[in-house]
Amino acid sequence: MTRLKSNWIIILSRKNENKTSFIARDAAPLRAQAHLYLRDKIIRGDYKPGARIKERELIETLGVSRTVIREVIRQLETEKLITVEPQVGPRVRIMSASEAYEIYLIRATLEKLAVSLFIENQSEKTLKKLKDSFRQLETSLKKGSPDLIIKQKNKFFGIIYLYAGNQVLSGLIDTLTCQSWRWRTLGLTHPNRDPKRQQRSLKNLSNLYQAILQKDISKATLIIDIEVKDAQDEILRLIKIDTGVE
Amino acid sequence: MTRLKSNWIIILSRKNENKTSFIARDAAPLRAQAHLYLRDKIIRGDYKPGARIKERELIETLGVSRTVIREVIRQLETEKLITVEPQVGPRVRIMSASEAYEIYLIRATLEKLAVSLFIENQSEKTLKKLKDSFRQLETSLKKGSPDLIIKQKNKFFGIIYLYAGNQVLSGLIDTLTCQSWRWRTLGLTHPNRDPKRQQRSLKNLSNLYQAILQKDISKATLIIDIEVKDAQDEILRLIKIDTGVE
DNA sequence: ACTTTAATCTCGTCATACGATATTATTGTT
DNA sequence: AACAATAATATCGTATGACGAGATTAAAGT
Repeated sequence: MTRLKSNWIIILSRKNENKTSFIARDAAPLRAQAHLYLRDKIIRGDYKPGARIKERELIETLGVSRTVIREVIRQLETEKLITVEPQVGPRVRIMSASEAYEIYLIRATLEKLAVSLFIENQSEKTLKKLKDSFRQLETSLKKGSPDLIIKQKNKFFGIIYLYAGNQVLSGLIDTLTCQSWRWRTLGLTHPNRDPKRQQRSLKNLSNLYQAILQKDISKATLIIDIEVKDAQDEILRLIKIDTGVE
Repeated sequence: MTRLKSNWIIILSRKNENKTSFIARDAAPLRAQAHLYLRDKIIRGDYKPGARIKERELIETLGVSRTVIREVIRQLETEKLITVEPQVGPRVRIMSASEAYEIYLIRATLEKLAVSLFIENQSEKTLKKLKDSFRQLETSLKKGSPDLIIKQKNKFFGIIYLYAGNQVLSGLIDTLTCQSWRWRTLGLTHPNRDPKRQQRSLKNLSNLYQAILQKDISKATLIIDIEVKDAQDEILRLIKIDTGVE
């Protein structure tokens, strides 16, 4: 476990807090910050799946009390990012291939719903936002880092979800995305990655974008199906190569 | 806040635990039991939406420590069953009509997915289970209590979800169902309930059942759309009558 | 009747403690 | 030396007490 960067210590530690600190307002409870921090670490893969996360370590690293840590752990457990076996403690949840598969299927369904809603509700304003985002994404896909690509992709879809006008749906997709995050990055960064995959992904996105412009719902949903199927296939392929990944 | 019934006190209190008690093993941590208890109370509507839930009360009622209570609260918050405003405390989450509407839309989508999967994976064994459940449900609809009807309905769909072979999907639908539970019971027990609604519901279910037998996916999904639309409409209608419900 | 002030409540966080189980180290035996 | 038995330690689950900060309610004063 690595030490927190200094700014985090400042943010997280209330005891030694300097009143003249830049981060003055403490609107967010400590646990919210700790939660964000840990969640991020897990999603990013800084903690490997299956790795144990001990209360003690967290207490020391974050400089907060056990109360806070335990509440955060409970939260992450409910979010299915970690599992906790009694008397042993939390560990980063291992997602089986089949589970990842299931999640992708559901996400495809929900994303289709979101796109449908977006098309139905679309206005000039929303279209402009989408257009801008798509342009950024296009640039990133050509020369950006994998991390950036993911970010842009999410932003693009984020706009769709936002203007689909269904908050619950957005939240749900977000949750599922977090859970399958590691697989997604695996798909994008793995050395054995199919080089043509990125091409197809760009093509799919472009087509989806076109379909939205044309308000062609059935076409749009079809494209999503194709894209997700592609992602699923690649994940399975990568899993077979990496026998150690589970 | 009403006091716990005696059996709950026995289950929850570890301090005064009699070793010769019938409930000997403590596989489930206290917090799991407390969580179940509270969750149930909220879903059943024993705590009204918007009602405050104070730590202190829970501690006294359940006879557990603040640690446990706080962790449970964090869990319920993550499950979106309660909200917590800082320095004020938890209260039962109020679900707006629009949110209920959103949830129903999503549930419809996911249920369609589940039914499709069920039809694709169906075997004689699964069909038999479904058949049995359907018969029970039919009986309940004719003369059972609203509570029983809901239970049977859930069981029927539960079988579909189970044998759809997608655990994540089951869990998701379950979560959403819990969240909209109060609306659903409102729809079934409200004095202004449309008397024909139950008839249509039975009809829809029967049709859905038939469609599954015929392996007619498109027909099945269409029926689900109809049923959910119906439920949504009724909720809206009830909301308009009960202006006080939010 | 209304504003201001004081008292009280409730939560957020920390610290400490102790039993139970799991894990690891130690010791003893073959 | 390998293995089994035992002891030491780590880690979690739970309980308890404490204190500040903000919210709520009661009291007081105008």
